[in-house]
Formats: sequence, C-alpha cells, structure tokens
Amino acid sequence: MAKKTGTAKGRNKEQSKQQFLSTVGKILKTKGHTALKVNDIALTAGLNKKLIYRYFGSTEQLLDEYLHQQDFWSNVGKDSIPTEIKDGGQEFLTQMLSEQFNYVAQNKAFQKVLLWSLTEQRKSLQKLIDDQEANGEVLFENIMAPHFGDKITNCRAVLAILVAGLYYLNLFTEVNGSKFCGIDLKTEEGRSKIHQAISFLVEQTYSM
Amino acid sequence: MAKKTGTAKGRNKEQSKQQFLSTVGKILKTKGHTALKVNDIALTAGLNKKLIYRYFGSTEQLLDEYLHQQDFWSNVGKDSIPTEIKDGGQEFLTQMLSEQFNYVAQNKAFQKVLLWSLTEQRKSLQKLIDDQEANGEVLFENIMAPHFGDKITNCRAVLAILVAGLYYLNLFTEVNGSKFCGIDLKTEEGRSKIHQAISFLVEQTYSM
DNA sequence: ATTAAAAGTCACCGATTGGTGACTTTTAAT
DNA sequence: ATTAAAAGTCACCAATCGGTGACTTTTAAT
Repeated sequence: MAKKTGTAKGRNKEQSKQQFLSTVGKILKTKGHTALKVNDIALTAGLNKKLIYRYFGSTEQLLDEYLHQQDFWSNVGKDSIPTEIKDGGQEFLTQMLSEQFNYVAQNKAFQKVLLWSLTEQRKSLQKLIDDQEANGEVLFENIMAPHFGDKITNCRAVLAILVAGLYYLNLFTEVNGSKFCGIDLKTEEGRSKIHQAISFLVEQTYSM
Repeated sequence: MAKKTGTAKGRNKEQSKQQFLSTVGKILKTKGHTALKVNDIALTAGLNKKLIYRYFGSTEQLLDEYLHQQDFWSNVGKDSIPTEIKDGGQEFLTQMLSEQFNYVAQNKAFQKVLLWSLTEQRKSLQKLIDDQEANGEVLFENIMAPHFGDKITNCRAVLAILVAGLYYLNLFTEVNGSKFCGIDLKTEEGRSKIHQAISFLVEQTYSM
C-alpha cells in the first residue's frame, strides 16, 4: 500500500520515468536512434534497466512514449495561422518555410527523428508523419486552395519539393557538411542564400 | 607457390572477393547499412568470415572497397553533356533532374548510400559526395554560369533545394510511403506531378 | 509495529557481436 | 613426389546485446 507523498529523494517512479524519457532525447541527439539500446539508456539515465521494463513494458514502448511526448510540429507550423490573409498566403508560406528551415537546423532531436523515419518503419513515427500531413492539409484547404483553385495540385508538388529539400539540406549539413551545390550550409551566408531561394520560389509559384 | 590457373571450383580468391562485394550490395539494398555486420555478410555470401579479414583487412575496408567500386554518379549526371546548348541549359537541366528523380527511385542501393551518408561520417562516403560536388561544378561553370552571370549564386541555392528535395522524396517514399504534402509518391500520377513541378521550377528559375 | 506494495539492485541467461589462432585442403612451381 | 604458399574451415575468445528471476529497501496505510 504505497501512495506518493512528494518526498522524492530518488525513489520516485514519475521522476525516474521522466529521467528515462529525457535520456532517450539526449542519446537521440548525440548518437542517433541506432544507439538507443536498453543498456545504454539505463546507464546514461543512472538507473537500472529493469525499471524500463517495469515502467514502460519494453524499450520499444519507452521510445514510443518519447515520440508521443514530443510535439515536434507544434513549433513548426500551425501555431500561428493568421486570421486575415491578403496575398493568398504567399508571405505566410514564405515565412513558414524559412522558419521551418531554421527550426530543423537548431533542433537536433528532430533531425534524428526525421532520419529515423527515413530508416525504419514504426507506428509512432508513422503517427508523427500523419500528424504533419493532417497539419499541412489545414493550410492547403484554408489558405492555398482558395487562391490556387484547380492549380492546387501543382502547388502541392512544388511545396513537397521545397519542404523535402529543406529537410534534406539540414540533415546533410549535420553529418557531411561542407558544400551542397557549391553552397556552404554551415555559414550564415550560405543559409541566407537558401532563404532567398525559398522566397524566390514561393513568389514564382504564386505567379503561376 | 600458388598461381592461378583459372580452374575455379569455389576456391578462387578473386571470385570470393567479388562474392563478398556483391553480398554487401545485396544486404545494403535489403536491410540497409546498419545490417552490414561481418557475420551476416559472411553467412549471406556463403563464405567464411575469416576471409574478409584476409582479403580486405577489415569489414570497414570491405565496405570502403564496395563504395569505391560502385560508380553511382556515372548514371546520374555527367554521362551526356550536350555539345551545343541554346537555352542556357534549361531543357538539359530539367531532363537531368527528372532523370535523377527516377534513377534514385529505382536504385535502392543508391538510396541506402544516400541515407548512410546522412547518418554517419566515413571517408569513402565523403569521397562520393565530393565527386558529386565536383561533377556538379562542371555543369555550373560550363552551362549555367554563362547564362546566369552574377545571378549564379541564386541559381545554386535553387538547385540545391531541388536536388535535395528529390532525394528526400525518394527516401521518404521507400519507408513511410503514403503521402507527402498530399501527393502519393508511390503512384505514377503522384510522381508525374513532381516531374511537372521540376519543369515548372526550372522554367521559372531561367526567367529570373 | 505490522504489512504489503512499489522502488530499486544484482546476478545471471542465451544470443549475437567482432576478431583470431590453429587447423586442413588445394594449388602449382620445383 | 616434395613443398610452400594460398584458400578455406573450425573452434574459441571477450564484449555486448535484450531480457528476467530473485533479492533488498523504502514507503505509507493499517
């Protein structure tokens, strides 16, 4: 018969669970998803690995709970859909893509999750992707569809290439940095060129 | 004192080496680079793993030799640079990007190598990337620079996003398929939309 | 104080990892 | 036929992997 009194000097289930979850994030950021072994997680967390099975059932469920806990898309998209849109969403879209480019660049955990989702099939990863799709659909229907009309499909394809391109460039930069198409993405100058290209490409798409 | 007589009934060094190398490709295609363990390679090749150390020195050197042996870029770019270019390379560039999109889609080994190069740092992978970069530079200097003049940097940034985007879309399709920005990349219709977007974006860039 | 559940520890299991020494078999020059 | 190098096999090693049973310690209600 044990209840919690709040006196947590290390022997606290909820605190230990959070310790495991944050350790998953730490390892993910530093070593990638392939290093998420139960022994490493427990060692890094400073807790016994048996607790992982007791609290989460398995390592897989721990990872699932980590992915579910993280709300990667809250910072990247839907947070601020403007109430009034004059230019058919051109400025909004430009800013959204630029912010997304920067967000991915500075969020290493998200980078690793992106890479993870390109590497292996997993329910929790699929859920993240589905959320992103649903999130984007709101933008398409509310902002772009009214402006593009029957050209909306072309617009989708262009945006797919842009979003995917910005993802890849950030992933590429992190590992084999140097240059991509002659542009050094590790410099502010190089990244600035990408921002200009985003602005240009969105502008051209809206003049379709 | 052993020379080769060409009588190879399994006991042939060169044949065994090629067997190992092709096995690396096979595992890479089916399970990805994380599954390239020495035990698996030897088992799949039907040879003893000791031979890997004897012939290549280590598993890493075997992988390096595989990457060096494969010439992924020969089919994707430089093969046919037209002698005469009238439109500043617009048509050539459009076709090159479209072909690259299709090439990556059907070459699983290349997909895995791309993913590999986003995952871990390795000399042989870096060399592949450098080759690609040098390869692209020829196109920039010979075809696009004369046409774009001082706007060549913007052109680089646009092309970086396009190439990166096409890479990512193919990698994404392979694992978590379904849809990206509402486009189903597993259908011919979806891929056709991407080809149209490539054509459109290159066209717009040349009207810069 | 008793007690039962939860928190946490420890040692062990079988399977797999990378790697090597000692061995046998084949090859081909002498 | 002899012989030595190369081709190939087998058994073993230490380290690590995921996972579990048995244990001790703490907690808090009774």
